Amino acid sequence: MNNDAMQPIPLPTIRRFPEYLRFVEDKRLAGEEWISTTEIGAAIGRKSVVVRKDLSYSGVAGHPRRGFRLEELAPALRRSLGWDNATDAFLVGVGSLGQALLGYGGFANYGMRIVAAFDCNDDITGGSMAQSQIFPIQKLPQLAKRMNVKLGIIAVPQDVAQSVANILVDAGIRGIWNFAPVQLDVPSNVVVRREDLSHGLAVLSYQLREECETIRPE
Amino acid sequence: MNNDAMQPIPLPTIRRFPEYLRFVEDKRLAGEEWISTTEIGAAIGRKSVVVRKDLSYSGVAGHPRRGFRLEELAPALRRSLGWDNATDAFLVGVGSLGQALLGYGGFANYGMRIVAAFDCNDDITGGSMAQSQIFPIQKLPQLAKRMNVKLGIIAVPQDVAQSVANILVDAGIRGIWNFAPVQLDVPSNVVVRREDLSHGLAVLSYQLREECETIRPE
DNA sequence: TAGATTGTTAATCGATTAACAATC
DNA sequence: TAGATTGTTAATCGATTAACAATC
Repeated sequence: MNNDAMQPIPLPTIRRFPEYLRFVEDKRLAGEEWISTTEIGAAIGRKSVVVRKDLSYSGVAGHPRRGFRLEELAPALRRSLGWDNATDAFLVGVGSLGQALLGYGGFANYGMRIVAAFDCNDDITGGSMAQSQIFPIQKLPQLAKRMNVKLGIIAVPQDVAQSVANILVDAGIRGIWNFAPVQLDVPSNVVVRREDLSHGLAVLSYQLREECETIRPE
Repeated sequence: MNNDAMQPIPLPTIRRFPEYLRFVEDKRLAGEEWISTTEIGAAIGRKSVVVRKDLSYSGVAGHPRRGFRLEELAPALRRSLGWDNATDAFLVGVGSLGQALLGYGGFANYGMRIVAAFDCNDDITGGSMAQSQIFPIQKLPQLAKRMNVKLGIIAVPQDVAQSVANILVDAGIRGIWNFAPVQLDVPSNVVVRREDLSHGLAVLSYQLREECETIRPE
């Protein structure tokens, strides 16, 4: 019944889960009780059969003719994502990107909470921003141990990203969300996820040009 | 020889192109002349055969025993991406995310230039930020036509994203880079690319939990 | 030459899609 | 019941990987 360590969920499915969750939560707040995969698909732009296949991994069963019970589906999606208990995270680098991440209030919905920020610039350490204190990077190891933090966010310039990663790993961090455009070198038991805007922009640029060219006849 | 409208390039390949380009540019600046796919793969964490297959789409031929000529490869990658001529773009929404995007200097490398920003908040319109003037959103249509801008970036809250998209489309914008977590409804000839941090965080959370669980024996 | 490298073809893998049976 | 919906199995599609020939 429960899917801990049962079958692994394909990553494309995992990527779609947050969209389902967002829609499902909206509907629940709107007071609905049931939702069909047809409706979910229409809302987020996917075929209903994809939604149905994906939801089967959540462990929740649907009801023919009615769909899925929202009260069941929302927590199941959250659990599958590991978002049922918010994970504490450290942010390293309080430049413009770091500030945007600190200012973004939505991470609570994504099972994450930034509990402290770090920087090497003395002008901003000691202060706080969006309810997070900013510490000098030297304090990271002791605070990571004391607060038992396992997730680190790297929002520093490219050239110091690897050294920040080393500090995080030494401090016992198990997962890194990396916003620097560098391939980090870490032990195999540390999970790294790299966020790279150039990927999305590449696809957009390519499709944009393609679109223009298919228009021109010849 | 040249690959305009020749065979379409697979999107996974397009997504990897910026990484190749970054590395290739570094090597070129370092004064190197040749680069092998083995070396590129090692640097960015891919198998050399993937790199080789991908580079074949760029239209550049390698040389057995030496690899690829950097002077040829860099411009070819740029061209394939449509990054050979910088595209002018409008940014809509100058909140914390919008400010981070304006402040980020790296888009020039990605073939894009933010030429103006728009917001509906009177307190910031009229001013400027990171060399971009901030205009009231009402000015967007006339400026889009005058400056012939075809790319729009949406960095506004969820609930106004669709209405901003409508404004952009009416103003003749052909591509939208959407940072709001909403499925935009636009005509089929407008290309939309949605950037959604929750996807990456979902994968990270899932892998992080999986990692912890595979450790535990039983 | 020997061997590192490119480039291509065939095999594999995994996700999406199509088709359809099961359910209330 | 009829029909909307779930859920599953088989077919398709496309990308990755493996194997190997070609080149200098």
